Amino acid sequence: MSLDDRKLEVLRAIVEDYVATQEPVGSKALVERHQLGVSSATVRNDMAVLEEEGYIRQPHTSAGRVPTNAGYRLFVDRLSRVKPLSPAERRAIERFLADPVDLDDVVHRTVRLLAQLTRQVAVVQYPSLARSSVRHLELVPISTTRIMLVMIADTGRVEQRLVEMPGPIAPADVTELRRKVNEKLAGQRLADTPPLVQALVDDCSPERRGTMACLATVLLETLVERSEERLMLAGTANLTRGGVLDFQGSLRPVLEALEEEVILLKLIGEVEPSTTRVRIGDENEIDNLRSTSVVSASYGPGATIVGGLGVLGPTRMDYPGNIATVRAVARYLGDLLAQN
Amino acid sequence: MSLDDRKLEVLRAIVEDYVATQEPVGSKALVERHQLGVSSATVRNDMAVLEEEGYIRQPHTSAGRVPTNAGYRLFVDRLSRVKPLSPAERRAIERFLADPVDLDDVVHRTVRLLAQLTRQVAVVQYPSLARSSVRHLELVPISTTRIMLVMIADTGRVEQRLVEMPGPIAPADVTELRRKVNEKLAGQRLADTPPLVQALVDDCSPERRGTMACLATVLLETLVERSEERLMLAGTANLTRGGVLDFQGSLRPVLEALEEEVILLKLIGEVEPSTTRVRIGDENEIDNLRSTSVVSASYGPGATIVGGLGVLGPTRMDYPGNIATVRAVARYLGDLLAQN
DNA sequence: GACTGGCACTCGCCGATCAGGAGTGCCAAC
DNA sequence: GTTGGCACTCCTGATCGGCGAGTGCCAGTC
Repeated sequence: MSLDDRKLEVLRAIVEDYVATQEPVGSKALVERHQLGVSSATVRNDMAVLEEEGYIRQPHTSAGRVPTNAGYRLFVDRLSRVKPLSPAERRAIERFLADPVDLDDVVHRTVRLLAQLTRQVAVVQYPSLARSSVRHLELVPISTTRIMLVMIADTGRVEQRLVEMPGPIAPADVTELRRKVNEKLAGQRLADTPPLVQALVDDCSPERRGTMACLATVLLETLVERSEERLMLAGTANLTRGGVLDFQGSLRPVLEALEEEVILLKLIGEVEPSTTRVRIGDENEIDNLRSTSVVSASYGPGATIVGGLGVLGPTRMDYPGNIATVRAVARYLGDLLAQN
Repeated sequence: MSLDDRKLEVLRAIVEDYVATQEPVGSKALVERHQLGVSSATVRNDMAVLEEEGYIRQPHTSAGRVPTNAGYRLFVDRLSRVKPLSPAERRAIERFLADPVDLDDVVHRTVRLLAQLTRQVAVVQYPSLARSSVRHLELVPISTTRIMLVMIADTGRVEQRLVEMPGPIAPADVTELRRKVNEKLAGQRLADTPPLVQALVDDCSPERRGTMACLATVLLETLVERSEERLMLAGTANLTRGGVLDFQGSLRPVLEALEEEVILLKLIGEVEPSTTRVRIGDENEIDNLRSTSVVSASYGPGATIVGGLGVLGPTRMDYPGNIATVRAVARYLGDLLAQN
């Protein structure tokens, strides 16, 4: 049996009311607060069908109805109208992201902004190295046998790494190495560098070969292999809103999951450009997060992607609002990065 | 009235039992589990005195006793024997801190180690810029009017900042600026740099004055004025151990406080070298943390201080254990930094 | 056929009540 | 100063009944 318009309207009303009040919603309350144009008895019949179809359920006999994950899903896919940001929110975003000092600052501000606007836990990934290009490589002699390698990416990320050389190395050699490395690698996407780095070693004069090989190893290791993703978290305190009712009684597993960067990266990764992805309840692959929902998006200058961001909260969350906010923040962040 | 040895022994037993069981401890249970050599009636008398003096209290009439903050304080100051680390713990520390890749890695590992060993929330501050010296300043041209300023400190911290120049700047000028800046500033403690930077500007040839002034502004701003401290947090999930009983019913305020870097810095700052500081309950100045205790220490190569670290948990915590762990980790971390 | 008012029924919630038990304070005796 | 004993307190957990929100169903109406 397919659901007619009114039943969908009832579902929407249930979701909205439940999200707002956090209490099971009954047929009587529904007709009072929404102009459905029918009596509570009719709504009850509709509810029975919706329950039959698995979109809502009763916590116990003779209690109101609560949306199921399937209900939220339907709501998000077909029922929620896009909620435009309020001017105040727009202003907040612009003010918050104005005049950042450096990349850390940008990410820091963004994540706090996101947490504040959505009142959920916010996650922002730093621009991914894998998706960055080399802007410049700097070699700074620290001692006669040690060089600090500093890589500056076009996304603003700066990575450094200490390189232990096999033997003493003259300042002139450092200059030469720097020139060569930059000549070859500057402007290249990090993902494309491995063969180029290898070529660098091969092209080297025998007496410099050892040093260069050493440098190359660290280069590859740092920039590509353990291409570490970084991210920032904010708003964990928001998990405690609404008592311990959400999250089936315990914050524990959620907090634990939030400590694992790998998990977080998975959560906010792999989203098509300019879209928003919503994972509801056990659509999350992580067991500890079966009681949460995640709204995530990708960001980057223009239509490219350099990283992801998102918010996490109870399945009982304001999806339209959060989706709008996440999308807007992602776009602002992309624009901001494009400016540099 | 002063407390005789047995009363102190009773207090210690109460603290130890309460920390272990998280339940008010009664006179009967005490004599059973500790060899006090007296009857429960005697212990009851002692308890009455201890309560009189404010070291323990009853949650309600006819319940066991619970230590007060004053009781914990006395316990920490006079009653707790130093608990040496187990070989397993030592090994864990050594394994955890072996072969770090860079400073981020060091801090990251340290904070997770601390959280894991103490089963509390751990905080580790990055080496403070204010206490670092300049090892090298690098100027990397990004475009004709933009330079990226990279500062490498002796503590391993690397800070970068984009400098917008008043006009186009030639590569030769960059080289010259770099030479001058390093000549003057390398090896200097950051705190001492402001007059030196000013001198740099004054010494400049008029045609380079503008550029140098611009650079100087950013230098001062980045390195000294908004000398930003960074830190890392781990183990927030540990707050949920022991139900919501600790923290007077709500994690909320605690989680909120943990989001404020300023607060965290205050918590773990200002500790004498080679000592450990313990703040119990409302000895903390932060209202949100009145229900928590903090064990903190400073670290640095040798006897110097470059940063702080610590753990935070319920007042009902294993003080001797946590003190030992914090101290040990601080020392290992200091040694590790000394090696570089 | 869809909607509505009415009504009996279910069942969680809340407060009251009560027994059990852990723990105390006090006192007399040693 | 210490101890055994005893009356007392009061928290905990279980039980119970009334209340009320909410439902499902049915007969009647448009």
